[in-house]
Amino acid sequence: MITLRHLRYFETLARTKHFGMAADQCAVTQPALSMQIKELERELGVELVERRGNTIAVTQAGQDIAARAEAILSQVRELSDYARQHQGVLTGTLRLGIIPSIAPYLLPDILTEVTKHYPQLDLQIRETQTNALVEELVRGELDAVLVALPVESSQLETMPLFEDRFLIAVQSQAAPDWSKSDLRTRIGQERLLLLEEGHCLRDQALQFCQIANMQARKALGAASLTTIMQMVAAGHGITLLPELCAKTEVDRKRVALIAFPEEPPMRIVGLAWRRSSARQSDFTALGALIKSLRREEMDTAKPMNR
Amino acid sequence: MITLRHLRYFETLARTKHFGMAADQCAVTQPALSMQIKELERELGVELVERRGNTIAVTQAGQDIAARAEAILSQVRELSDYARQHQGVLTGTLRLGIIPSIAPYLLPDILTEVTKHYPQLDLQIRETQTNALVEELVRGELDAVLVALPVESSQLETMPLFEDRFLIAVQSQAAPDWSKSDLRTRIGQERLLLLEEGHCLRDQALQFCQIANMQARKALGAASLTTIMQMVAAGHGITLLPELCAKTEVDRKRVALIAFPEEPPMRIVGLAWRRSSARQSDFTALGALIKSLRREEMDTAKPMNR
DNA sequence: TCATGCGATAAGAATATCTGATCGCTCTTT
DNA sequence: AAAGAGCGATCAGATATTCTTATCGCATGA
Repeated sequence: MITLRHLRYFETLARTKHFGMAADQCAVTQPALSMQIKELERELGVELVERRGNTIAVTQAGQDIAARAEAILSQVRELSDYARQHQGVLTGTLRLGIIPSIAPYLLPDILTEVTKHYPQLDLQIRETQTNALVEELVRGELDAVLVALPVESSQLETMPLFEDRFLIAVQSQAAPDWSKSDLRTRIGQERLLLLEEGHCLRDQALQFCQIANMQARKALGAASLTTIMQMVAAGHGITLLPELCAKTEVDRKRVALIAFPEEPPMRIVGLAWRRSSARQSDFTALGALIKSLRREEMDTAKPMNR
Repeated sequence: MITLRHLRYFETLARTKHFGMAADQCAVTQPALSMQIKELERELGVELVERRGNTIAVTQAGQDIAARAEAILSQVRELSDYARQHQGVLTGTLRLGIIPSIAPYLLPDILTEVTKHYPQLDLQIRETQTNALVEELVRGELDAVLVALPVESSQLETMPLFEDRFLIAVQSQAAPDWSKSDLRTRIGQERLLLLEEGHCLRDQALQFCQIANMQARKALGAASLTTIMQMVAAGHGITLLPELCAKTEVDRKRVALIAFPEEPPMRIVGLAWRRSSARQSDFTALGALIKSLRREEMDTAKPMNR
């Protein structure tokens, strides 16, 4: 008789193509996983993986069956999510992924609000780049992600939350030197500091500054906005900084922020989740919560210097 | 952690609405099932059934979850079926339902052929009326059914195998009295013997003899064609007999068969299976086998008396 | 040739699950 | 109103499944 345990183990194995790793991910020892796989093979009467010495290969049948297993597991997750809905909104565990250019600036407030309004919710956070988040989301390892839209996947549904305008951050001494009239040409002439490969913020900035800014492309990317802002403060370059990050990252004495006078470039921050998820109302509630946070923030914000 | 066992037990419980019966169907004792249900409820955090004294009611959430469980279980079955395909055609276990007006006449030959050509196949037979068969088929308790087409269900796929013409069976003494010219009017005047409620053969005959044959409607239905043919032989009435059954059921000395000269009424015998089943090739092979049987039969058949 | 990494195997421990006996409740019968 | 039957819950002990730890054998690559 097939069990979900069989499918869980095998799906992981098909993904990792490695008994040891799969076992780790399933939080069991390798022999335990090996045995379950062997039993599943006996049960189905099909060889699922070819063991050839040091490496393994998932057979054709194995791949098809892994795909089916994945579908089944995801339906089970949905059943589980659906049941949770009956307990009320935003209860139980919710695994939320957030990109690094949002997490530090929004997460503390989110957590505050969540503990205040939804004390029953156990919010588990994963912080990494969009690509990894989306992959994990689709695979069902996350319930929702907070990223810059759009995300490309037919399996996902998204909800825009707020617009986050980009500002130009320059060393304060250099600020008077920036006339607003030709901001865009001016950017092309400066050394543009960016995050390392893989950060969506980097891509957005590059896309905006289509002007092939060779210096920026050559420069090794920084690992965090904090690093970048320190460099800006020291006069080593400029950067495009999302408004969201300004309050935290900007030392007003050393860095000046310049707003675009019209049609400012921006990113749209939004929530994404599996279209098939049964926790729609959780996501709506979470989205509303974040939106309201942002609105408060905007109201209390001091006028930008420019 | 949810298991398939939870879902299997609960799906059965939701269907039977009775712990004891569900336990029986799952081949465990009632406490075992009770415990699993309780655990599933704890796991999901939702009350699935209301225990009110002597009866139980499946809650709304329970019904929704049962539906999801059913879908999951059916996907698991498909995975299993799919795997079996990789072992070759017509191997393993195949649960086949056959209606009573076909089984006795076709099954022996089917079994002979199967053991000859597909010794690996373990064919499990269930014989009952169309309605029950279709229900069990949809529920996944059967893999295929051999019935008179059409069957009404969007979930099923069908394959016509052969036409089975109806003949009129009358006591031999009465035979000369039947002139072929006005067969249909003549039928209306006779006492028409039919199987009991629920047999498709009964409905087909009634439908053909739209002439509201009140005698037939009043008569208690017989439980088997054998009973009916004995009554025909004794001169207690006539019946519509499928050609398929003629060889076995007709005592040529006592019963005469009259064929319709043109556009004979008939039933179409065919195979049906779940559209979602992954054993298409098994069904095609089984269908071909039955077709070939029937063809042989027709070739060796003696000319009908009339 | 030896070291390393990987999966298989075996024995015993830990869990999960089931059975059988029994309880308490409700509804029906008398 | 009392007795009985039917149903699900509960409990203790038996059983079966699954896991861990320790170890092996086989490939691959230094």
